[in-house]
Amino acid sequence: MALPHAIMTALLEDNMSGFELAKSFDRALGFFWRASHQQIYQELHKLGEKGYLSSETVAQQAKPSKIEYSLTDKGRQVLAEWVLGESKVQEAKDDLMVKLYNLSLDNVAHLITELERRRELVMQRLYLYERIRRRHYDDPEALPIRRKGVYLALAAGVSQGEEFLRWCDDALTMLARVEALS
Amino acid sequence: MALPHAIMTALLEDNMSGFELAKSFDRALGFFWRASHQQIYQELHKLGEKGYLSSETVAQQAKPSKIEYSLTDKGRQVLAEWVLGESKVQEAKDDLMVKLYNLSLDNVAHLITELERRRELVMQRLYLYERIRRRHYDDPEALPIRRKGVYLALAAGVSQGEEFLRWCDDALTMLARVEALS
DNA sequence: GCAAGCTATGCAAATTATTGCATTGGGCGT
DNA sequence: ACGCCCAATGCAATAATTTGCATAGCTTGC
Repeated sequence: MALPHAIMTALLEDNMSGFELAKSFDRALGFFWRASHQQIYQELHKLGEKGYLSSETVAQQAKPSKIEYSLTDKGRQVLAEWVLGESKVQEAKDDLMVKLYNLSLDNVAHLITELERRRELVMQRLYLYERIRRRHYDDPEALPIRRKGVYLALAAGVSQGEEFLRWCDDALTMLARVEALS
Repeated sequence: MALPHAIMTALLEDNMSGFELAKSFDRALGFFWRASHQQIYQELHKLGEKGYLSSETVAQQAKPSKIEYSLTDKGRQVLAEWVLGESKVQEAKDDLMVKLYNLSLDNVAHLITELERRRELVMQRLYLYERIRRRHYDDPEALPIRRKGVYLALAAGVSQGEEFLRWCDDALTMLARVEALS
């Protein structure tokens, strides 16, 4: 399980509260790791107890105060060691693909709709990432080393997304021909 | 959760035992849904109790006997209804990408090794899928309708895999240059 | 001054998935 | 005859994740 490490990674450069972490997991890092706010808050407590994070209550104007977490030296060390360990192969899970195995005249129309919806979602996310990449990672070779890693991860997300869109268009074309039969 | 539906989908055309299902989840369908044998056996019991599957003990020569499951009409109906429902967006999780966010001179070498290992894994799976596609799905337009869906899923897997390999090569090139600095 | 709505944090229960065994039957090698 | 490996099925405990609340501050509009 890499949730604690994903959280620590998110805190490498910016101190954040649980709420802010949850939002950032819906964005950049979330392309590779997804977590709900409940999971995050719970994990923050655990990481605090272990001494990997320190926390500080910060008052805000016009908002309730938040608890901002930052990586301790111990946390940094543990994270660095984790990186050197073995990665587990990722587990893919996708309803839509399973549903495609069930393609029939009864459900083509519905699957087309779902594919279009998914296409839209991926396109939005892709647009966001492309913007981040253009903005902050335009000249990858010039980046400091850690940022090069972030760039590569981002590039992976972008290229996977673009490939998905291409596939999606092909699939929609084929499904449209199937639908025409009914 | 789509595990029960993934299992039923796998049983659409072929009757299988839990052991065979577990293997098939390591292969074709497993590109989109992964499950351990424990999960599968347990789910098979549940699906049996609900009347979605029927089972039959089959004796084998040179092997212990197996319990072969087949979809009942009720199961088929439930599956068909499930397809018409909403799909949840997939959840991506990948250690390696999180690790890339931690890129440093201390871990480049290790990340290169891990990327190469991952590349190898993807390539093997890709090879398998390409072979299946060439063998059974060479002329997609000529396939019966359900098979067209399977073809599309397979095509998604193949194109994602190929894109990953391209990204991987770029990433390895970049990491090699980083490593040269140390 | 009250409802609606966003920020912010959290608990508890239920569901899903993983990890670590355990068992039975038979083949194969020595 | 013994140990080892593979096929096949399963249980139990733990870990991870989701679902469904609950609470509290502070703002804005009515």
